Amino acid sequence: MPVRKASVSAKDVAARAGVSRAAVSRTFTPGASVSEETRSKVIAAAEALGYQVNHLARGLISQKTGIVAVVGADLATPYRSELLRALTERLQAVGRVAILINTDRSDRSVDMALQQAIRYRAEAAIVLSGMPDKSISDLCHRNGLRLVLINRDDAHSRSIQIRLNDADAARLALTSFLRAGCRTLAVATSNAGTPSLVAREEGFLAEAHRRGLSVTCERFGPTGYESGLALGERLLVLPDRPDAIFCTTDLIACGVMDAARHRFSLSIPDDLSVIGFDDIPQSSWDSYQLTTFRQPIGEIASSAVDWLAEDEGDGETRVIRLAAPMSWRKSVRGSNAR
Amino acid sequence: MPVRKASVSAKDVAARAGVSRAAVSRTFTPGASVSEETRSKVIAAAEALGYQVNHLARGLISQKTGIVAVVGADLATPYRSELLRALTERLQAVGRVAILINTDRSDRSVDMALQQAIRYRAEAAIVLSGMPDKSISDLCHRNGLRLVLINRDDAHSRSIQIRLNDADAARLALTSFLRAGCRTLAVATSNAGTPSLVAREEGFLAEAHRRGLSVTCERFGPTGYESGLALGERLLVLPDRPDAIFCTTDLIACGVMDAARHRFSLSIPDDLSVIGFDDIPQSSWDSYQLTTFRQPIGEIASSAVDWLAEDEGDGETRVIRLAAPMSWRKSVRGSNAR
DNA sequence: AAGAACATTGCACACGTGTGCAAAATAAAT
DNA sequence: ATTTATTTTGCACACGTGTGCAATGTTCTT
Repeated sequence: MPVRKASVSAKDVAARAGVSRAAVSRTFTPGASVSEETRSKVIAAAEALGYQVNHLARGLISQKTGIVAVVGADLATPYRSELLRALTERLQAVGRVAILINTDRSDRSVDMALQQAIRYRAEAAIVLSGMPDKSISDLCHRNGLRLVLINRDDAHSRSIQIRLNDADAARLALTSFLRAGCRTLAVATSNAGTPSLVAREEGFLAEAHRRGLSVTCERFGPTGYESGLALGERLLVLPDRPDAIFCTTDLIACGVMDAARHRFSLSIPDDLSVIGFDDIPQSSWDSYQLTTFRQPIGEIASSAVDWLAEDEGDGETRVIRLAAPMSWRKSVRGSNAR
Repeated sequence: MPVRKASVSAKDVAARAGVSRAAVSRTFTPGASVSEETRSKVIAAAEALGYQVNHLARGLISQKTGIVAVVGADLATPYRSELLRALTERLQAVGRVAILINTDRSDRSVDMALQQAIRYRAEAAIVLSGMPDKSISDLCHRNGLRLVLINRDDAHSRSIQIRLNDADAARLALTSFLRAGCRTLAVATSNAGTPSLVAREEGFLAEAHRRGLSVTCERFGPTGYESGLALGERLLVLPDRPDAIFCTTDLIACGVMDAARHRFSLSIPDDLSVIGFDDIPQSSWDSYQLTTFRQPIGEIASSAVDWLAEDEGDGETRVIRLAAPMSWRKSVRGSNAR
C-alpha cells in the first residue's frame, strides 16, 4: 500500500540515459568505475528527472547509513543549544546527518532513544544527557552503533567519553575568590545531581577543605535561572552573608546576580563576587558581565565527530578531558584589570 | 564490504522462534494477523536476541519512513532552540523522528537541505529559516515530501505556511506606547530582512503613518544582542532622543535596554519604554522584565506536526495565522498596574 | 456433520541500491 | 599485428522488510 508518489529511481534514470541500472549506481558511488561518456549521460538524465539516490536502500546494502543520533534533554538551554548547533555543523561537514531525539520526557528515554537509533541503523549516537543502561550499551555495540558520551560519569566499553576538567576549574574559582579578598564562600547548585554539576561542587569544596576554609553549599530545584534567584535569596539572607558565590552554571549565576542586585540591592562585585560556568551568551551581556569558565564547545563537537567519523577503532574505551578556560569579566572583585 | 556487525534480523528471530520470517514481520506490524501463541514465541526470541526492526528496510517497502527533516539556521538562539525543542517533542509524540539539518552555511543551504531530506525519503520538512527555490519545492512534491514553512513569506503550492500576526502585534506595540504617554518613537531592527522582522517593522510604521506620527527606524547588523547594543547607541544619541523603542526581537531589545542603562544611564521605563518580540526566557529575568509579544511556540509546533501527521491532504496550500499575545512586564511606562 | 466465515501461515515478490564476477571493450606493450 | 593489461559494462544476487495470495486451520452457523 504505497501512500506516496514513487520517487525517481535509478531504473528510471537508466532508461532515460540508455544505460544499465548498474551504470547509474556506479555513477553515484564514489570511486566506482564508469566512463566519462556514460557518466555524463547518466548525470544529464538524473538532473532532468530530479533523481536523488535513496539513502535508505543504500544504507541497507552498504551497512552504512550516515545517520548519527544526537540524544538529549533540555535542548533549549543556552549551553546545550549551542552544542547542538556545533555538532550538527560538524556532522554535516563529514557527510553525516543528525537524527535528534529529545529525552525531556523521562530518564528511561535514553534507553528508548538508543533503541530508536538502532532501528534506523544509526552509525553512532552522541548522548548529551542521561546515561544508557549497560544492557542497552551492549545492544548498541552488537549493532555496530558507536557511543559518544558527553559529560557523563561512566565510560562504557568501546565508547568515547568527553569530560571537562570541572574540578580544576572549581579550584581556580576558589583561588580567584581568595585572591580577590573574598572570605565568606558559598556554592550554589541545583538538585539535578548531574555528573558535571557534582564535579564542580565537589572540586570547590575539596579545595576549600584542603585550605581549611568552610563553604556554605546550597542546592535547589532544576538547573536554571529561577533556581539561581531562589539560591541567591537563600544564601544572601544568611547572617554570615557570603561575599563570594561559585555557581555551577551560568544560568544559576545570572539568577544569583539578579537576586543580589534587585532583591538585596547589593553591588557586584563590590559586595558580592560571582563566578559561573559555561560562558553562555548572556554572561557577556552588559547586565551581567559574568566571570565564568568557557565550555569548549567547538572542541567537544570536533572531538566527538572526528572520533565517530574515523574508521572503526579497535574497540577500546577512550576518555578525552578538555580544559574549560576562564573568561574574566567584571563579576569578581579586582577583575577589571584583566 | 560490510564494515559493521550485521544486526539481528527477522530471519534470526524466526529461526530462534521456530516460525517463518513473515510471522516475525507480522508480529511487529500493527494490525497484522498473528496468533497469540506465535506472537509470544516471536517476542521472546526477539528480546533474547535484542532484535530491533530495521526501519530503513521498512521505509523502503512501505514508502513511509517516519522521518521528518527540520531545516534551519541560528539554531542556538533562544526562540529557535525553544521551537526546535517543542517540535522534536511533538514529532516524537506522533511516532516521527526528526532529522536536523543546519543551514548556517549559506542561503542555498535550504535547497541542499531539502535534497538531503529527499535522499532519506523524509515524509516532510519543516523549514525554520530560508526559503526553497521553486524547482526544489516542486521536487519535494514529486517525491511526496510535504513542506511546512514557518514564518516564511511565500506559500508554495501543497504546503502549509504558519505565520504570526506580526502586524497586529506591531500596531498594539504602538498604541501601548501612546497610551503610556510616549511621544518620540523609534523602531530598532536588524539588517536580516527576514519576513517576520519586516512585517513587524512595517506594521509599526504603517500604524504610525496612519496616525500622522513620525518614527525613526534604525537597522543594523545581524539579529542579536550585540546589534541591539549598537542600535541603542545610535538611537539614544539622537538630539530628538526616543522615549519609546519597538525592537523587532527580544535579543535586540535586551541590547537596547543594556545600552540605555549601562551606557546612557537611562532609567527604564521612566526615561525609555521598550517593547520586544518573542518572549525569550531572558525577557522575564529581573534585569530586563521586558514587555514583549509571546511566540506561540506550542501552537506553532502542534499546527506543524498535526498537519504533516494527518493523512495525505488534497494538495491545497494552507496558511495558518497565529496570534502573538502580549506579555506585560515592566519595560513600558505605567505597565506596573497590569 | 457439513458448509460458510474468519483467522493464520508460509511463499515469493517487490522496494532501490551496491557489488562480485564474467564478458566485452579499450589501451598499452611487444 | 598480436598479446597483455586495464577499464568498463550488465547480470544477478543480496541487504531486511511488508504484503498479496493460496493453502491451511479454527470457529461459527445451519
